[in-house]
Amino acid sequence: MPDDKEITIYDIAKHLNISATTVSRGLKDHPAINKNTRKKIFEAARHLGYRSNTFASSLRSKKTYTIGIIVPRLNSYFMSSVLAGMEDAASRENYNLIISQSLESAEKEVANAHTMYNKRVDGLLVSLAYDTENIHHFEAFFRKGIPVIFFDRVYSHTESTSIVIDNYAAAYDVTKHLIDNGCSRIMHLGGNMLRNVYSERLRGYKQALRDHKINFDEKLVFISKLNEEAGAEAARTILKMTAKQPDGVFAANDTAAVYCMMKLKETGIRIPGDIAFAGFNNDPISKIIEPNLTTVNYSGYDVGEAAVISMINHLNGISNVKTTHTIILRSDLIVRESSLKNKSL
Amino acid sequence: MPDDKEITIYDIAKHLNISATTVSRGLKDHPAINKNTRKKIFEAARHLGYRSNTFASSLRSKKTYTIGIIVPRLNSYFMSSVLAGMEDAASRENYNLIISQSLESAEKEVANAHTMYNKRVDGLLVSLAYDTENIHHFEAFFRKGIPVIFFDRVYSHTESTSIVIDNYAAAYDVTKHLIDNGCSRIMHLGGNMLRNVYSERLRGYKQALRDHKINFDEKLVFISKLNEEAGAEAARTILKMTAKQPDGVFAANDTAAVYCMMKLKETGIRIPGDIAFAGFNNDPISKIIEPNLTTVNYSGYDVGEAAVISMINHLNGISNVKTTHTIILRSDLIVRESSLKNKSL
DNA sequence: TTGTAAGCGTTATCAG
DNA sequence: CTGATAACGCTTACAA
Repeated sequence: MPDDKEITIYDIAKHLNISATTVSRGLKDHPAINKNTRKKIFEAARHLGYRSNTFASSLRSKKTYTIGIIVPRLNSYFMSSVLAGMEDAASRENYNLIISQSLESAEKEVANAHTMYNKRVDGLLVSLAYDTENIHHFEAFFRKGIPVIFFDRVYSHTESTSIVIDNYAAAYDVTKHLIDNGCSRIMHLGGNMLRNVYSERLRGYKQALRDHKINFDEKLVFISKLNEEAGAEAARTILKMTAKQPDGVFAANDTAAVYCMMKLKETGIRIPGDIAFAGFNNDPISKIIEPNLTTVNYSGYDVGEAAVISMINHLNGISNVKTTHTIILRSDLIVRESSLKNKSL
Repeated sequence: MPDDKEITIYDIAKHLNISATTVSRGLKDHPAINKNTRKKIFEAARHLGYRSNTFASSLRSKKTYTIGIIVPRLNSYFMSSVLAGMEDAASRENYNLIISQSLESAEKEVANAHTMYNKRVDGLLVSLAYDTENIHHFEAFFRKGIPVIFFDRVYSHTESTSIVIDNYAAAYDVTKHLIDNGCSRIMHLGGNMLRNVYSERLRGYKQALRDHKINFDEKLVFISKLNEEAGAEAARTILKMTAKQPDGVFAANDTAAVYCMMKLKETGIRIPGDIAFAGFNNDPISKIIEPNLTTVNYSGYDVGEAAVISMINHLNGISNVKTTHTIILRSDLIVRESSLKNKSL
């Protein structure tokens, strides 16, 4: 049978002939406690093998030191980097993470939000599902004053902070880069316009065209889920465009770009010679595909870290999610061969 | 100011003129409760906006419904699939996950184990860091009878179950496949022999050589961390072997294989013509590299799911981590162009 | 089938 | 700087 006596602050108190209150205070560096007793308390705690009971503590203090996370999917390179950053930042501050995935479904996201609410997270970090149309399911949090911070796939709202990159500017730069490299018919592989990341990228794309006197052509926008299959499908669409095929493709993520490239390469189309390519995310596959894919790099790790830090600051009253509207992180255009039509490199 | 009154079982009790005990029982489908009162209780609960307080519950019942997870890294495709599987299985059973990463450091792993212990997880799921040498840091769990299950990177131990694939057999098959395709000097890119996954893969490799009357050559084993840099380094090593270069490479993961291939291709070496390649994991990059990489597929999702299910079964007394020693999941050799020297396809 | 009452281990409040 | 005491909201003997 395993040993089973849990040591409590009362055991420590008895051991030292002081009160449990003092032990409680000593353990959490209360200012009004004698340095010496504090030291004794810690020694006794270590010696007796004490571990604090978070449940009793949460029950009483109403703080859980837990942050809820809702993401579309766990298994993408970007999102796992985000989580790595979150975990790092949270563990530094002794916060826990409860993680759930919406699997890109608004319905599941609603269920997850309820679960998080019932788990009494101190705050919630959300990146929205592909087809979420509103954020009613977070109302309960707003009403209770539980902070909600959106990251990457955000929703503009007066009660919450957003953590994003400047998708508009990044897309503008990508498109301009393609134009500078001799593209004049650029196709855009985009995602659901409900999501800021995709609508902003489309907007940046359009503006760059406009600024370079290129007419926007509806037919050159291909909206999809941006997965492997969608990339291949985009390629098939391009191949069917016998009349005036695009001479460049800007995809809103690397997966779609890469799978589109692979399909086109099979048919003998040369990249970037015939069609130049650029993606978004700097996924590991962008460095493997030949030619290597021009893309936009932004650190998932940094996004995750920023989200958690900003949440904890808010919880500590250092900042406020209502006043801080948006935090914009850096992103960089990474130029690789796939977009260099004029092989000047 | 946000609304702040939390509804408790007492509120429901008062509302219905019954006792809190009955409410508590009704809420959790206690057998000895009138169907009708049960229904009333649920209605009142919904109506009043009740949410149960897990802390009070855990405090009293000593169950946390939380499973701790320690993994080397969050941001690899394999591990994020594992987590996805775990999250799915856990949420089906209303369990929480607390996730932490050791960042491949034994030291951090020890710290994480302590944290998990203090968080009072009901059970612990672990995949070991690259250089962990012993598992003393889990002793506290064994002593308290808290189940520990290892997955993927496991440690054989009488007190715990392991969830793995048959790395030996898979490596044997890969090596045999390379031999069957005309390789006779096969290099192995391996990892730390402390880790079962790498030692078993080496063992399978050796046995396959032996069974085909090929002498094992120490010089053809390249041990590394199997990351991008290590792959490139392995390529440099191969290029230096002017005398008798290998005609095949079996890497213990896809990253090392792919980065090695890329470096070799730069120098004009043809794959699989000059050197055939095989990896391990079926990472997304294995489908992008040209030629596509032969590899071993095994589902991270399934591993994660199996680990959580087996943990929960144990916690429910359905199975026992001490008696179930090992659970072996399926893996498959995926043959792609990189290993097909005799282009018979 | 339902109720009473005693905790679970902590922290907040008030008092000294 | 320290202490007594009362919650926090739930579960569980025990009793009815």
